[in-house]
Amino acid sequence: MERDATGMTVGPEAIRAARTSWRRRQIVDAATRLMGEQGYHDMSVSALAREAGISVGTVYQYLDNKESILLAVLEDVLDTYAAEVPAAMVGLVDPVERLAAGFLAYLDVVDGRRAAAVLAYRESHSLSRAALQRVIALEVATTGLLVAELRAGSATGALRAHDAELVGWNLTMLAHMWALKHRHLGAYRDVGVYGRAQLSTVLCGLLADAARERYGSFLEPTGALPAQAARRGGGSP
Amino acid sequence: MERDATGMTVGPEAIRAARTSWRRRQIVDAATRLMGEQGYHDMSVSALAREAGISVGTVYQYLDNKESILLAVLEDVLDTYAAEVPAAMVGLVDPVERLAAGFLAYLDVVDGRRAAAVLAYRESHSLSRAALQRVIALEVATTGLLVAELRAGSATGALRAHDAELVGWNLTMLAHMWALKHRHLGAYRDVGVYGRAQLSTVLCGLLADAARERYGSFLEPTGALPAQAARRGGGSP
DNA sequence: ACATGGACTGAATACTCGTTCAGTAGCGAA
DNA sequence: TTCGCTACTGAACGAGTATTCAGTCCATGT
Repeated sequence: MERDATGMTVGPEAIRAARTSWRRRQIVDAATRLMGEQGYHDMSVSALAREAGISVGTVYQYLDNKESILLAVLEDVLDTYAAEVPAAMVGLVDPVERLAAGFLAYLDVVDGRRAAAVLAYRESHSLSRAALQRVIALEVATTGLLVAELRAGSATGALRAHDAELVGWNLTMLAHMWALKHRHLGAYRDVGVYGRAQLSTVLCGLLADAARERYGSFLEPTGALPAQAARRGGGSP
Repeated sequence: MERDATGMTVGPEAIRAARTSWRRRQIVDAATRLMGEQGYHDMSVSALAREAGISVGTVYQYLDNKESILLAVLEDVLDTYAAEVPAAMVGLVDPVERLAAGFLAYLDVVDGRRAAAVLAYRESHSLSRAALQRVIALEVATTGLLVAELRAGSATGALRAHDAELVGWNLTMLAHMWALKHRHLGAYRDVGVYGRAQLSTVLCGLLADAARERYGSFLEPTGALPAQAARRGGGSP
């Protein structure tokens, strides 16, 4: 493969590769938008083509069939989780701090693409068995990053004995909850506040007594909010 | 309306009412089964009729259209929540005990109808706005039962200050998690164990220091399990 | 100027599925 | 037996959609 002075590949096949990824992004972005509004089944391929500003035929030039459009959309979000969570933990060594940073990063991705996060729950049953396995593997991998920190925290004694696997899935679930139950969480005006509230709820039951003071900043960091939220929140449907 | 000696209504219109509810149950049960396997969109009305052992026309005699089949299925589960949760709390007066009983009852319903519990997440976007409002109202009402006990617990001083609304939704979410993430929770062989584990996780961060001893039975009631589960659980996808 | 080939188009194809309704079956009353 | 009525049936209809492919367009090389 030819390369230019900066190491970028050049030549016809590089052009093709660039066009392919540009087209796929066009399609995935449009599909994410439409599926978020209408769902997978109610999004017709011609509507997708229109939204993406291309023709139906072109969609089929870059993706095999409708199911693979869905898979591409789901992988796109899950890949973002898998990239952002470790990125947020880089440079931190303390397990509890790494856990907190990872969780908040996960939550940020969910917040940035709430519709897409919901799609993983709504539509993954429409995938073939093989595609579903891919999606599940990605989900397990990301949760695994949190589980590892929980185990490390237990090892250093900062965290009480607990089932890291279970608590890891709880954290994942609470992050997804921001998308799944967003309508009911109106009292929390932004993700940051929600994230710190949930982190404190979880860590409060998890931190060893000896470590409580050290990580006090994670516990009720916004002492005023819960009461405020409780007063505001009438659970408007 | 005519009634017999035991107060049951009799006569032609009672027969009709009985037949209607029998047929609706037939249809809802068959639909729950099929939608659990294939999803709402991939379940054809003729397949539903076949599964229920009746003809297509009969389905339309008892339900207006396909969407109302979905609504009937979702309402069926949500009504069960709304019935079982208060039933489990009857006779208990202590808010923490009532909370625990309500949560475990909720979880039992989820466990008994896991497929249907998942449907509420998967398919409710296919409902009309009005039907969606009904479903949401039922969900809010049931979570409200837990929220009320959380508030009561705060009032008696058994629970630390917290946002009852948020923790209520967390509990709801953790109950749904048993259905949504069931594949990842294999280490917990039955709902009871899972329920007590989650209850202890939540209460551990929620109980006021003064109340910890009193409700010790809820905290790590199966001290051995977490470690066991952690050892078993490889997160098989 | 012309030829070549890849990218793109969108009408045509070949379905499936929700819904209806003319007709059948069964049953109690006269 | 015959009538009347209700519950039930399932073929037929119409709307809609995933996928294909014959043809157009355009950038490039000769």
